[in-house]
Amino acid sequence: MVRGRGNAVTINDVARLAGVSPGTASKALNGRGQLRSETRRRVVAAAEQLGFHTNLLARSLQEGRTYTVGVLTTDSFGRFTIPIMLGAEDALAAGQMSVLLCDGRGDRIREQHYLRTLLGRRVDGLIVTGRTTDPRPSLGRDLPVPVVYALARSDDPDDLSMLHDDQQGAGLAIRHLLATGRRRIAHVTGPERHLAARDRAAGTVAALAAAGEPLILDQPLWGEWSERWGRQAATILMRSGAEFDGIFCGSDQIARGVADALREAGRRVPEEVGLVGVDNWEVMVEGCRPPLTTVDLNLTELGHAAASKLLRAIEGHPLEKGVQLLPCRLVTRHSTEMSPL
Amino acid sequence: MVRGRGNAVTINDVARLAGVSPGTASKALNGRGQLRSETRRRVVAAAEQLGFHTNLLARSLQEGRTYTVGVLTTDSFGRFTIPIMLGAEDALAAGQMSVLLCDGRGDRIREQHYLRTLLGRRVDGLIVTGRTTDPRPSLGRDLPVPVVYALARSDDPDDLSMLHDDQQGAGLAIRHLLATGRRRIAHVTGPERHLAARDRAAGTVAALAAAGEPLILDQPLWGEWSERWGRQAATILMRSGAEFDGIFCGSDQIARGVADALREAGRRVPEEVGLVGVDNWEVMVEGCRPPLTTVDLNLTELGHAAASKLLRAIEGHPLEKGVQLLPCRLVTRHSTEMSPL
DNA sequence: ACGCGCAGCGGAAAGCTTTCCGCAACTCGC
DNA sequence: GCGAGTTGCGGAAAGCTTTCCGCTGCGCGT
Repeated sequence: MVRGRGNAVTINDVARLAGVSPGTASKALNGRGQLRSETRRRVVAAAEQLGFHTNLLARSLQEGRTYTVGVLTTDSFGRFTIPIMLGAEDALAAGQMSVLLCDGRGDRIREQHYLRTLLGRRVDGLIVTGRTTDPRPSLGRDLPVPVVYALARSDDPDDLSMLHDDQQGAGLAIRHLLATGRRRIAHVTGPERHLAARDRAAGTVAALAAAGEPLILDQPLWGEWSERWGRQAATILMRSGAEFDGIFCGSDQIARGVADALREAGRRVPEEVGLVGVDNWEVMVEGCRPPLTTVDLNLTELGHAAASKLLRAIEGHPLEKGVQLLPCRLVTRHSTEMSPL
Repeated sequence: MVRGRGNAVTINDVARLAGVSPGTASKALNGRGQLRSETRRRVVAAAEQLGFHTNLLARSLQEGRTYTVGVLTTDSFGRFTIPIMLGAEDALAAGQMSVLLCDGRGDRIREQHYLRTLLGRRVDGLIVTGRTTDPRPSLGRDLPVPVVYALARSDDPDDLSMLHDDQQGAGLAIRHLLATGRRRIAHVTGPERHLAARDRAAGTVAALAAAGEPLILDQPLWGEWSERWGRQAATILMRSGAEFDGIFCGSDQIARGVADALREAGRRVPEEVGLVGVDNWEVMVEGCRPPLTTVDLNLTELGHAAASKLLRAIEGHPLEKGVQLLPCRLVTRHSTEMSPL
């Protein structure tokens, strides 16, 4: 049944073959209305024979909804966007929804353009996602469809923004280091201008204070999200003369750099120093020697949760407002095995 | 202008406000037909005032095309799919097309389901993408829209499959090692069951043969795509007693493992051994010490090219058939600086 | 002054599906 | 055997836009 564009088989063809009206065929194929089961079978058989597939455009036009959500990424999709998309796609596919993907590339103009086409396509809802937890301009209040920000924070408190909880994640890491016998813990992290770095630092400080333990060097070592900085920071730490037996790093990359520098300086992980990262980025935690204990941000779950909220909003339940934080999860590996001391 | 769903502004509202017929309004807004410029202005002003945005569903239904292409990923989108998507999105956005994304997750049933939905939505074309160059089942011949396989190879020679050229890439790597003075080159790569690994090995062998140089150990070291295997392979190589001054690795991960093992054994890169990887995976090549010379698969360009072909096919030009290979590109970094020997 | 042509716009159909309303026939109860 | 209710289906409108055709009125040529 080869058919080019423009001569696709319509429900009228099916109806004619089955000897019924288009309305009846529609009911038969969608299991609605009052029809003899024999009629139903005849229509279904005709549709089968002709290879009929409902034109979802026409249906959407009629129904007033498209079973489509737009996903607007601010920065090109990267390492953080992927798990979000995965989770969202999962939740949406379960609701028979499709994803229209647009990559804003950090350009507001482009983003506005995409927003218009998505609305023109009459998407049922929107997910806005990024790679940073720092606030971003809202898409606006007077949109005709619900919007959820996932791994992105709208600057309008009336929007719903869903984020992982960096402070809680840091708490997990610190308490785990303490539980494995570490008492002198340092914090090496990314640039202070990033909210994520500040939150993780705050969580670190709070958890240490709660346990009555000090933060080595009295402050986080701010730097960048790279292995090079991890190596550099470890060197700084060792040269400082400060004693330490645990390091919580703001990312797996940093932690891996720290691990390399420590090993090359003869400091054993986990025997002498316990090490925890953030991200659970497989290539980093597995490549690290020893394999890295880390804080998983649960981004897939975050994407899933965001999409689920959006689905409920599309069904008519109003959307909550404000920022919702989802908990992180600790994944233990060899870099923090119980200290023998 | 807040409006919920179901009461969106239509072109009829615009027409009424501008005092013209809907047909005229359509012409005015789309720059078609013969209209006084004053009429045009009035319509545009009315549209502006009401916040009108064309219902693209209705337009698509009328035009018979949707300005949408479906992207079907076989395995969840990951490291390889991202640049493909980026390039494709770029080419498509330039043609005012949107992307409907579906993640098949390696499940044929799910893939078939998505295929039906995409066709139901009347996409104008399809891009199928994966993460392996090994042949995969064709989507079928009798589809109503053109299909391009990008970073995926259909088992039907009548389909168009676009792939990077692994053999050519390997040739680049080998000739570069030779050009920097290496003469005793080994090849450490992934599992032999992967076509990509076999192709890279074949390219390696061919380039060495062309130069009249041997392959150290006489055969590739097959293993897996991991740093661990890279470290292991380097150890095997050193223990074999064979002399070598260059290693071409089947991936950046392997190369990084090799670099680590060599450094820890006191073998200097690039002074004593030149090292080349494949992928140009930033986190690997920059994390590697020294930074890694590598073969870039040009996946963004591949995605762009695939989408461009698809666009042309949608415009009516028939699609080529068979497998098209796009060249790789060498990116030189510190790991292969000219040998001083 | 008459006719031709064109600019400018309106009307209607088409694209495909769904839903609402209504009609015909049939069943059941008495 | 007749009225009421039900079952089963058809017809038509609606959803929104675009395109095709045709109509009106005006300008211009002769």
